[in-house]
Amino acid sequence: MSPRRVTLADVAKAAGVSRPTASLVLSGRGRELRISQDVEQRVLRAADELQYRPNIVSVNLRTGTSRTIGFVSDTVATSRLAGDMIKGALEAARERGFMLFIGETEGDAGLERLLLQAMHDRQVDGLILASMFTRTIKVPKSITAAPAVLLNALPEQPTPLPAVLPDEVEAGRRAARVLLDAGHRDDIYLIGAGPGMSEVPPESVAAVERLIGIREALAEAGVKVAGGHPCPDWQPEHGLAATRKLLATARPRALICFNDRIAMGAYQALDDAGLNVPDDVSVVSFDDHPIASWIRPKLTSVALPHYELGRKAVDVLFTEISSDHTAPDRQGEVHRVPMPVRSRESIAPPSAQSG
Amino acid sequence: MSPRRVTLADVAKAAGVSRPTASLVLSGRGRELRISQDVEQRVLRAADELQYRPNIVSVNLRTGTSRTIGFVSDTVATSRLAGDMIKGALEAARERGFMLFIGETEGDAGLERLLLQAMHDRQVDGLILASMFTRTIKVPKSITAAPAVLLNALPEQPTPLPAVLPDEVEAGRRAARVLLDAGHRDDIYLIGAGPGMSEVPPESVAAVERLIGIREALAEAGVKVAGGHPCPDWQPEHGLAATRKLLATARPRALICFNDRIAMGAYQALDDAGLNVPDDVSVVSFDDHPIASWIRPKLTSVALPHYELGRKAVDVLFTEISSDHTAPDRQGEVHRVPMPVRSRESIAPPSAQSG
DNA sequence: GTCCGACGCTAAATCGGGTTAGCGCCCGAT
DNA sequence: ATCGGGCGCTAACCCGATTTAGCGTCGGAC
Repeated sequence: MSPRRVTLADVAKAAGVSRPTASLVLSGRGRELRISQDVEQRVLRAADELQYRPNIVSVNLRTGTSRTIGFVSDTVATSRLAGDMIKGALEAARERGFMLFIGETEGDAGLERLLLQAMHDRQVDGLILASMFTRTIKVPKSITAAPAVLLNALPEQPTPLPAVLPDEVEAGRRAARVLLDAGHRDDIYLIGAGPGMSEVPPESVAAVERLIGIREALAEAGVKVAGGHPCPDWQPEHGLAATRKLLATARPRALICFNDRIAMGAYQALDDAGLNVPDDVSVVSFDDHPIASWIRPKLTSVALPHYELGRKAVDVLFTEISSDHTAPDRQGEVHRVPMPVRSRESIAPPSAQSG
Repeated sequence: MSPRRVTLADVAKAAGVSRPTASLVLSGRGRELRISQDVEQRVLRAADELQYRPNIVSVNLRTGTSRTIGFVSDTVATSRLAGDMIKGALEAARERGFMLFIGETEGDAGLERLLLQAMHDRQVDGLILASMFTRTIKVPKSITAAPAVLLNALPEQPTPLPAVLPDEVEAGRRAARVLLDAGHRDDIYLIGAGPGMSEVPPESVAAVERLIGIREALAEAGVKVAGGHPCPDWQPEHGLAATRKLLATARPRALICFNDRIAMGAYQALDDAGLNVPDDVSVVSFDDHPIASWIRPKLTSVALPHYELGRKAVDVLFTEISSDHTAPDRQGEVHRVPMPVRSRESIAPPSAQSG
């Protein structure tokens, strides 16, 4: 370890003044309290020469504020998908001089309790409760000890906690409009969920909301969904199987895949069937996972704005922190972050052939 | 905010004793200092009823130890690849009751300095300096203020800091042996680097080391590399281009791709050429990125053990923290974490056809 | 009856910084 | 000469927990 930290007392001694005087000068309140120029200079010089840095822990103890926020997730840090969420939160926090504690619960409620406790013990000024994929969560009641925000999650029970979520319904509309704008009207199939509102994977908020948006935008244009093939899980193999099943009985001209992994499987099935993307079949998808730009042709996808979600969560958290906590009637506001369309090469006008 | 934290003073008052007495009981030193059973019970009961939790900040101030370690990376949290690294570190830290501060530098030295300072100001007990991909880094000198470990990085200048790295040379050997074990002896090509030691992407430690291992294992078996096609960057498109170029002039029976993204491009080129994996061409790769098990046939890959790297870094850091810092002659030890082979479907014995 | 010693607990100081109240001093006014 | 009033700085206390030194009390022994 280094010799020892330079403390305020060291600076004061070097400047030949008392500790509080040094404190006043360094906190910028010297002017206001009429500290003499001479003393001010001496203190500033001493602080500079000794490379004085205030011990934040001490300030923390006195003020009860740690300039730290806790980021607790089920398994966010792990998933590439959501790593950007942390990054956005990190940067937004840093801009305000805050640090981030990270914790993962693995979905274990006991672990979650321990983590939240550990963070409270460390006097975090606020908490972000994040989920890897959008879902409803049971909000632990110990969370009320500090301002908190739900990220990518909705509370099971009504709570006063604000939530930050991707705007999945609008994303659904946008995906549909990508096809409509390209001129598609017929033979549009869904892979991953639908066509009915009940045909969605369990617990998937995203599936429901995307489906709502898709149906809404298509209905608006007077277009009917030709069919839907739900998948039990949204992995490439399921996309492959579902698309194969579809191709056995129908000849789609456009696919809306519920995420990029499914789209990847769909690509394989289309390729196996000798169908070309986008000339024979247009494909649009969701998430904008890195693979979307790795597969050929590059996949048009409605992106999950992870980075912005992270930033937004911190922004909302700071308004919570600085806001008056005496407004208990306020119900948890839901902030929706837009999901942008990343247009690539998988969309083309419908082919002229019979349909 | 909640009413107020329960402090030791509250517990003491409730138990009708002084603060120090309560402290002694709760720290378990009551017996040793002959606190009466009666008082001990009263204190314990009061603490339990009031749900007392010691304020770690206070302990931190007094002891100078924060039970916190800092994890500073260039851009690790972002990359799915390395998110597991954080997870491993997180779990290893949690097992010891430590929390993790996360910071990203984006490769900005100024930002790095600020972050390290912010962490020191918060009295972190140790630091992990991580890099997203293995490379040499300039170690900031302010790092000496606390025990530190390099993760996935090597110091440019010799330092006493230990480093934790994947065992890339052995990984190279293992990749080669996968092919050798399957019976391959001829027409083994490298995609991404090689065949010469100078044909590697700039700054890529992994490329050099993997190449060393590959050449070593092949040489041991008396097998010669048929050829190598370096890529400027290890993205799918480059793998595609390099493999196309190779196929224009040669007929490979096995490919060693320097990472999975390159392998993905190679798959596309092979597919375009009407070659089947693994019947016509076996493919082995590195990293074990999730796509390795998404593409068809599933790709055999030598995995980057991110989770273990993170754990190992914390383990090493704790030995640093607890070790005597009076051994200055010790040179930074390099810990290598083994990279396991994930055998999948992309390997087959060489076809019987002419070669 | 007095003194010593153990027993059981607490007063006080510590960590590093921030805040409030107030102490001397010098000056001008009366 | 005395009083009043700024001016410039510092004494003292606070945050919450821990540690060291030491205080009162009771019992037994001489």
